[in-house]
Amino acid sequence: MSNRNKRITSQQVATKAGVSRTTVSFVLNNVPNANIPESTRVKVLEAAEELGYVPNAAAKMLVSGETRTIGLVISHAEHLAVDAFIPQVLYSLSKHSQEAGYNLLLETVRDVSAPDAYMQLVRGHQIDGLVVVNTRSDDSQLPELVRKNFPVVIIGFPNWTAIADNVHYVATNAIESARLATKHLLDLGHQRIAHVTFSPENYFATQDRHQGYTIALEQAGIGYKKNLVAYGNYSAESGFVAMQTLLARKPSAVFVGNDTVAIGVMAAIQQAGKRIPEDIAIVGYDDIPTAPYLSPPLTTVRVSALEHGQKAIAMLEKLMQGETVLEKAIYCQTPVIIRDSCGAKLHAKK
Amino acid sequence: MSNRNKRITSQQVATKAGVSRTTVSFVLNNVPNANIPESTRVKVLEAAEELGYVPNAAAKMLVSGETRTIGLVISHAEHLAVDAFIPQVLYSLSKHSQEAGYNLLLETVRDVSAPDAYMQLVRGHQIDGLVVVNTRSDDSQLPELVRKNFPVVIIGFPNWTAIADNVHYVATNAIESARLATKHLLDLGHQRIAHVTFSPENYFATQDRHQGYTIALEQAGIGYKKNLVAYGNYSAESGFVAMQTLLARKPSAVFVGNDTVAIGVMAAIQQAGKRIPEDIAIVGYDDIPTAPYLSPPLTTVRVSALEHGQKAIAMLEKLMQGETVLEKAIYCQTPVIIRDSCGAKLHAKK
DNA sequence: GTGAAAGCGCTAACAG
DNA sequence: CTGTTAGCGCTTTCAC
Repeated sequence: MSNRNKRITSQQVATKAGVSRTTVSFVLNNVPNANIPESTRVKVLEAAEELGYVPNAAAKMLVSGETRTIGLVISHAEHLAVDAFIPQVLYSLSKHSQEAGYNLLLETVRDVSAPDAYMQLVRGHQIDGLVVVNTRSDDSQLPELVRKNFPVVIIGFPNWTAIADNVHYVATNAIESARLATKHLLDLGHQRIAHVTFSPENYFATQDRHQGYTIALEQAGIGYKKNLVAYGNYSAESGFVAMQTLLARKPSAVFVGNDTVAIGVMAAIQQAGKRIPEDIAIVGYDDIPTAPYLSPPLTTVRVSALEHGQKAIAMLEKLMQGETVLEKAIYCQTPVIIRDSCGAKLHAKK
Repeated sequence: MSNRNKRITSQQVATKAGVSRTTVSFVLNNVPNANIPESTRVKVLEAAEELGYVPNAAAKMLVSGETRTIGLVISHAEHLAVDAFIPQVLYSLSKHSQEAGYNLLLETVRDVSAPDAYMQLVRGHQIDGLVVVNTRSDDSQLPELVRKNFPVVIIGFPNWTAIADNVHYVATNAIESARLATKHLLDLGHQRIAHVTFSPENYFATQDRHQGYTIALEQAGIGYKKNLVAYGNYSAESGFVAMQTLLARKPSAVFVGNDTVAIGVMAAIQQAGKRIPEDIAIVGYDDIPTAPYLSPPLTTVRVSALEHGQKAIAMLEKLMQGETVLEKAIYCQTPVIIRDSCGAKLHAKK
């Protein structure tokens, strides 16, 4: 491992610059009250530059107790591969953590496998903070971490209500936005509105969107029909399958829990020879980048993945610096973006 | 930072177990010839368990010189947010590095920003190896790293031919697969075949696919027409824009450089009132998970992102262990998956 | 079989 | 203002 040979240490820089390691450390770290004469400063800087010196990260971590890295936990990571929303969050997280001077360590958790794998990272002092996407209801470690004041920010709504007042998170009001999306369909005159979730029943986010759908129905005085609800599982494929079942129940519209699943739903409808939105109207959720280019362009609830990531990092940064963040919950706006799949435009023409 | 308080060190485990730190280290690391009596072993293990001991990663790194983490460099990271292929690679990489016992450190590089940001990671001994996705032609650091025998595996074809015989990579034969995709259209009787690339002209992968397209045309005795080629930029939106221009040139088919861009291309065609594949046939590239659920289902070149990731990690692992890997290039298969957008099924019926 | 001691590269009191 | 020194927590010879 040639990585090993040419270790350039601060000692070498010191020797080359004709000073001690302390001075090198002071100069390179811009220690406030060191008061190093400009001439020495320059000498050190030049020596470091010429040698291509980069401080050994491990040594720095060991002594400082800081790792300057953020752990990113993605549960149900298999969804990363099929869904278009999570990658956007990931991008945003990466961008902003980098800008804040932190590295991002990716920890993916698959289905049943040890949900506490990330605990190793924090126990081993390998990360300074944690961002969690897709909280799992069965994860007992996370609440514990929060209780111990380890810096954690959750993306999405953490429904362990027991400790909800202690955890920091960036989320959307999913119930309300799902209600609005459903109401949009209701306002268009639909009575038989189906719902395809984006993930299994035991996911929090699924429950919230489902609840919003239910409330909208209630408020419109329409009874909830269990057989108009089917469960997806992040992929377009799951939406396709779910919709095939639903087709027999003859809905006139369907509210889909996310856009990727909606792609499958639309395919099922179209392959059954029905038109969107004339025969069946669709509203999705997320507003993934391809949503405007589907046929027809998808009406959907916009959730800004980029905003989620940015806000999460900003919050986590404060937490890692030991600040007390009073505003523990940040909610992002979720406007309904009207395109063609809901039929609102046709409706308007009439 | 409560992370700090309850540091449990090997010393504490040693004390609790009534042995020395050396013994603890031996037991916990399963040192071969330590010959520790079972009774002591158990005592140590129990003490460690009870205390919830996890070795300090930094200290371990410092002394061992190993970080057990892999750096993942994604250039043009903004594409992560819009394209469906890279996330799949990412998922696979994460999965397999985890299985191999490595952490994944994500380093995204945006457009013009310092392309050598990842060099800090290797110079600072923060990673043991590197996986690079989306190699940039203007990246001079990478060849240097390879020359110095730092473990690097590239996903995609690295066209710095100068050092091509020294670098390890997992790729596909893009020229050949693009040729085959185009030929498929040619075999269906198309004469005016357009091409929309998935990224700007100066990207290697773009050039390869473009070249495959050109060769297929040549072999069919059809002249290359520059105005039948337009450039996309990863997103569906860019495909939409590109195709709008191309529409005026009246192609009867188009080969698109990737599926996400193809979504935009299809939208442009359909919004212009033309049918796919009857009026214009489409072949994509990548076979993203939603490809079968587009309308119409997309005929495309299948590139297994999962395979790429898995092979890359396997290769890198050997490299990091100091093994000499003779098979420096691994090529993955890229079959053309026939669905509806190319019109082959219609054709067959005639 | 187990412990003492050295040292990985760095930072930060504390002297000088 | 700069150098000496003492660890951070761990692994690993080398003695006992």
